[in-house]
Amino acid sequence: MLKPILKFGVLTGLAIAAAKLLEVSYLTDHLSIKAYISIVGVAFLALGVYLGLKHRRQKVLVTYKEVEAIPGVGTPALHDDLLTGRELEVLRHIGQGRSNQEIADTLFVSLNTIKTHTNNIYGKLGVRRRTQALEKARQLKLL
Amino acid sequence: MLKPILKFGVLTGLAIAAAKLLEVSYLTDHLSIKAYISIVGVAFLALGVYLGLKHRRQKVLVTYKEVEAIPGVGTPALHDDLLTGRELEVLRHIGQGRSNQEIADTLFVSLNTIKTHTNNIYGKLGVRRRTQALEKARQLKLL
DNA sequence: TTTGACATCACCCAAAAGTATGAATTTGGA
DNA sequence: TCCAAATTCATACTTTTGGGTGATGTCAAA
Repeated sequence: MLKPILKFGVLTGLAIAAAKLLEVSYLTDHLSIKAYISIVGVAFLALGVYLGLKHRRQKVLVTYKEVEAIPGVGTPALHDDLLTGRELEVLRHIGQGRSNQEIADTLFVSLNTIKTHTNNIYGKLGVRRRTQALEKARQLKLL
Repeated sequence: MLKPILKFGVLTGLAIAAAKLLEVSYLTDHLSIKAYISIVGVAFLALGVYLGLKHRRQKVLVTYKEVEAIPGVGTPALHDDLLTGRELEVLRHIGQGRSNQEIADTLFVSLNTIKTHTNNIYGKLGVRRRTQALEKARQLKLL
C-alpha cells in the first residue's frame, strides 16, 4: 500500500541527491549561480513531466467520471455499467476510426492495453470485431 | 471473347452426354420412364442451379440498379456516383460488422473481390480503414 | 466495333486486429 | 485495512485487413 509513496520518496530523494552531487562536484567551480539554478530547474521540470505523465491515467479517469457526473453532459445510456469508463473511452475512439495504436498513443498507454480493453468490450457486447462493436454500441445507444 | 460461350457449350454438352450415358447404360432396363424423366429433371435442375449461381453476379447487379431506379426506394445520396453500386453494397455490409470473408460468402464472390471493392472504397473516400470508411460514409450520408 | 467503367479474381507482402493467458498495480468502497 | 473491480502490460499466436499489381470478362455507349 505504501509502495507508491516509497517510490515517490526514493525518486525525489535520488533527484535531490543528483542535484547535490552536481553542485559539489564541479558545477560551483565552473558555472555561475544562474546557470546552476537553470540546470536544477530543467532537471526538476523533467522529473515533474515524468511524474505527471506517469500518473496521468488516474487523473484522466477522475476527469472522465467527473464529466459523466455533470447533469446535461452525462452519458444518456450507461446501461447497468455494462462498460467501464475506460472501455467507453476506447470505444469512442474506435467509433472515430482510430487504430489501436493511435488510441494507445493518445491515451498514453501501450498497444497491449488497448487490445485488452477492446477484447473486454467485445466480450461484454457479445461481438468479435470492432465494426460489430460499433453496430452494437449504436443499437444500445452507448455511442 | 468466346471463352464463356465455349465453357457453356462444353458444360452443356457434358451434361447431355452424361444423361445419354445414363440412358443407354442401365436406366432404361431398371427404371420406368417416369423415374428416368425424374432423374434427368433433377440433374438438369442441379445444372441450372449451378449455372444460375455462377452467373448470379450480373443478375444481382441488374436487380440492384433496378431497385435504385425505383423512386421512393432509391438511395437518397449517391453523391456524384462517388461509389459504384457494388461498392455501396459492400460498404453496407461493412457497416453491419461483417468481415470481408462473410461479405464474400453472402455475395457469392471471392475474398479477393471484396478486398478490391473495399480498397476502391477507401480510395474514393480518402481513408485507410473500414472504420474510417464508416465514419466518412455517415458524414456523407452514404449510409 | 472499339473503348471505358465495372466487376471479378489472383498473388504476394505488410500491417492491424483479435485470442488466450497470466500478472502487477491502483482505486474505491465495505 | 481488506477486497473486488479496474487498469495496466506482456508474450505468443492466429486471423483479418490493407496495399500494390496485373489480368479477364461483361456491358453499354460512342
